[in-house]
Amino acid sequence: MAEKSPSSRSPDAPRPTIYDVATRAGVSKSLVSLVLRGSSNVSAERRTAVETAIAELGYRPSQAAAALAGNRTGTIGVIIDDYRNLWFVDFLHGMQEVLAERGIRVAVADRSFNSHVDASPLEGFLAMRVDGIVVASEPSDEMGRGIGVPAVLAGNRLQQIPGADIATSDDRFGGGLAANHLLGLGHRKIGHVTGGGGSARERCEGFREALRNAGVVPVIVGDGGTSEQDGFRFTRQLLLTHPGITAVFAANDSMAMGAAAAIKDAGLQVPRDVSLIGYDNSPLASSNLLRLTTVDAVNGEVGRRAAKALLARFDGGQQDTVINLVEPQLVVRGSTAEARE
Amino acid sequence: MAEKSPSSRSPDAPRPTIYDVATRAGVSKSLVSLVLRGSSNVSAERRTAVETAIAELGYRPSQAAAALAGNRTGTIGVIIDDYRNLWFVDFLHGMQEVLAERGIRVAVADRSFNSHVDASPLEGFLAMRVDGIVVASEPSDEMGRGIGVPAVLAGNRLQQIPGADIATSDDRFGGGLAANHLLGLGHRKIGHVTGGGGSARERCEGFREALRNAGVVPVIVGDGGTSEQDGFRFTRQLLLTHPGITAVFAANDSMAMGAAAAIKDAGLQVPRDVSLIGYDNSPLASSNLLRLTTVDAVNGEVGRRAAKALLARFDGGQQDTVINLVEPQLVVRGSTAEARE
DNA sequence: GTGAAAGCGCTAACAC
DNA sequence: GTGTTAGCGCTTTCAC
Repeated sequence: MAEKSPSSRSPDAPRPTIYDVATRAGVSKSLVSLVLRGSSNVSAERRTAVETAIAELGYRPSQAAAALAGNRTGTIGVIIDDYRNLWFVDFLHGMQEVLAERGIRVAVADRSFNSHVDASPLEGFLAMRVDGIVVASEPSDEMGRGIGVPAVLAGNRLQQIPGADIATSDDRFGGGLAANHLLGLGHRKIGHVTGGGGSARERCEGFREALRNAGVVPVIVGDGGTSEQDGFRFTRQLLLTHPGITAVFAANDSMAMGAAAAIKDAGLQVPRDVSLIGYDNSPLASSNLLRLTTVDAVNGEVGRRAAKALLARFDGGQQDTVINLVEPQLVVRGSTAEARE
Repeated sequence: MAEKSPSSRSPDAPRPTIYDVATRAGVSKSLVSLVLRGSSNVSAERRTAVETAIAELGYRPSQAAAALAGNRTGTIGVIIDDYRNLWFVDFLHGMQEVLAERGIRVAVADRSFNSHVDASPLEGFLAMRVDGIVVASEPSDEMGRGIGVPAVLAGNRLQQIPGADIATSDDRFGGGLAANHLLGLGHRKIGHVTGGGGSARERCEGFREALRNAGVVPVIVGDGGTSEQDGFRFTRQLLLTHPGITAVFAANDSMAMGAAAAIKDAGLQVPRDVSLIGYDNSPLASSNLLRLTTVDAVNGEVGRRAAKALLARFDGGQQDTVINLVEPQLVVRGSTAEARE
C-alpha cells in the first residue's frame, strides 16, 4: 500500500476525523483527544503512535467541534477602531506574548468589519463564542450594559464598561512629559493641536496641567479630527493667529506631520524657528523626513497588561475591576530645540 | 412574571439555545433554524413569534454548532503580510462589498498572527475550517502544493499557488504609468529606488520597459528593503553617484518619503530640482508635507475581483485558474514638475 | 408548512 | 493508563 502524503488527499475526500486517527493508531478516540490536549496520562508509545497517525493522515482538529464540546473557543476577540491606527500592532504583539503560554488565540476586528453580516464586531465575537473581549477602541453604546464575557477596555480610561478591567497608557502623564520637555528647552509660547478621542483629551489635560505649574498657558486648537489634514489646518491657523509661538505639541504623530507641513508653508523651519513634538512614536516619527521628538505609549506593555487582566478573570474571577496604567516614555529626536532669544 | 431584558440575564446562566427559542415561540427547533436562515417557507405569524422569542431571550446562534452541523463556516480567511502595509485595508473593503450579498464573513491574520498557537496563519484558518482562503501576501512554501480549499492569490502574480486564482493590480502597467509621466515632463536622467517583493519587481520591469522605448536607461538602486529608511539610504546614494538625476521613482510611498528626506538633505528641492513619484496612493502621498504624485493600485477593485473569484469557485468549481488584472491609475500631485534646462 | 430524528467531530465524565 | 458514554447546539433529510 502506497504511503499517502497528507497533501495528496483528494480534494473532496472527507477530512480525517479523530476517529480515523484512533483507528489508524489502534487506540480509542478519547486517547487521541488526550494527546491533542497534551495530557500527561498517556504512555510515550501510544503518544507516538497517535502523532504518527496524525501526521500521516494530515489530520487537523476541528475547532468548531472542539468549541462546541468543550464550551470554550480558546480565542479572545480584539475590537479595534481602524486598521489605519497602527497602535494596535504593538498592543497585539504584547497580548500574544502573554497569551502564548496558554495557547489562546486572538481574533481582530475593526469597526466596519463584517458589518454586512454582524450588527457590530462585538455581536460577531459573541456569536463566535469568544472566551473574552478586548475593546481597543472607544466603547460603543451597546457596551454600556456590560459584555457577557470577561472583558478589558484598552487605550482609554475616560469611558468605562461595567465589569471590564482597564489597561491603558497613562496619556495624562504623557502629556506632562511633552510639556516638561518643551519647558526644559525654554519655550513659553506654546501651541497644542488636539483631537477628539479620550486619549487626546487626556494628553491635552496632562499637557495643560504641567504648563500651568510653570505659569504657562498654551494656545489650544482642534475640532475633533486627528488626521494629518487636521494637524495641517489647525497649525496653519495657530501660526496665523499667534505668530509668536515657538513650540507645537500635536496629539499624535500624524497630526504632527501635518503641523510640520504648515510650519514649512509658513516659511519657518523645524526646529530652528518652531519646535515640534508628536505622540505615539509611530514609523512616521522615526522617518528621516521628520525625525520627530515624540512620546511612546509603550503599547506592547499595555497589551501584556490587558492579556494578563483577562487571564486573571478567566482563572479567578476577582470582583472589582482593576485599572492598569502604563507609564509612557519621551523619545527625543531632532524636531525640538532650545527656544531662541 | 417580570420581562427579562437580554442583558439582564445573569452572567453564568446557560446561554439560550435554539431549543429555548422554540419552546418560547411554541414551535419546533427546526422551524427556528429555518427562520434564522431566512427560509421563505415559514408563515408570517410563526416567523414573528420566533423573532420575538429571539429578541426576548437575547438569543445568539452558536457559530460553532452551525459550522459543525452545516459543514461550512461562512467565513473566508485573508492572510496578509503585515498590518503596517495598509494596502489590505481598501482591499478588504472591496471584498466585503461583494461578500455582503452572500452573508459571508471575513477573518484576517498577518504572518505573525497567533504564531504561538498555529504553525502558520494558513494552518490556523484550515483548523478553523474556513470556506476559502485569500492569500494577500507573498505565498509561503507550505502553499506550494496547493491549499485544500478554494483559494485566490492577491496582489502578486509572479509566484503561483496550484489551483488558486489570481487577483492583482497590474504593477507592470503601473510602472509604465510612472515612466511615461516623467518622460512627458521631459525627464531623461532618472533614478529608481526599488524593493524586494514581487510587486516591486513588476513595477521596476514596467518602468524600465517604458523608459527603454524612449531610449532612456534609469539608474536602479535597492537591496530588497522597502521601508522609509531604505528609500532614504538608496536615494542618498543615488544622488551622490549620479548628481545629474532630475527625477526619482520610488517603489512605494514609504520609500518615496525616505527619498524626499534624502533630496532635502542634499540641499535640493522637490519638485524644483528633483521630481519624485511614489506608488500606492497611501495617506502619506496625500499628506500636505509630501503632496506626492503616485500610482494608485485601485485595491478596492482588486478586493472585489478576489471575492468574486472565490464565490465563483464556491458555486461552479471552474477548473482553470483565472488571472484578474486591475489597471492602476496615476495620481498627479505636486511632487513632479517639468525637467529644467 | 411543520416536526422528528439523525448526526457533525469533538470533550469530559466516568467506569474499567 | 485506557476505553465508554453522553452530549455540546445546531443543520438537514425525511415524513407528515
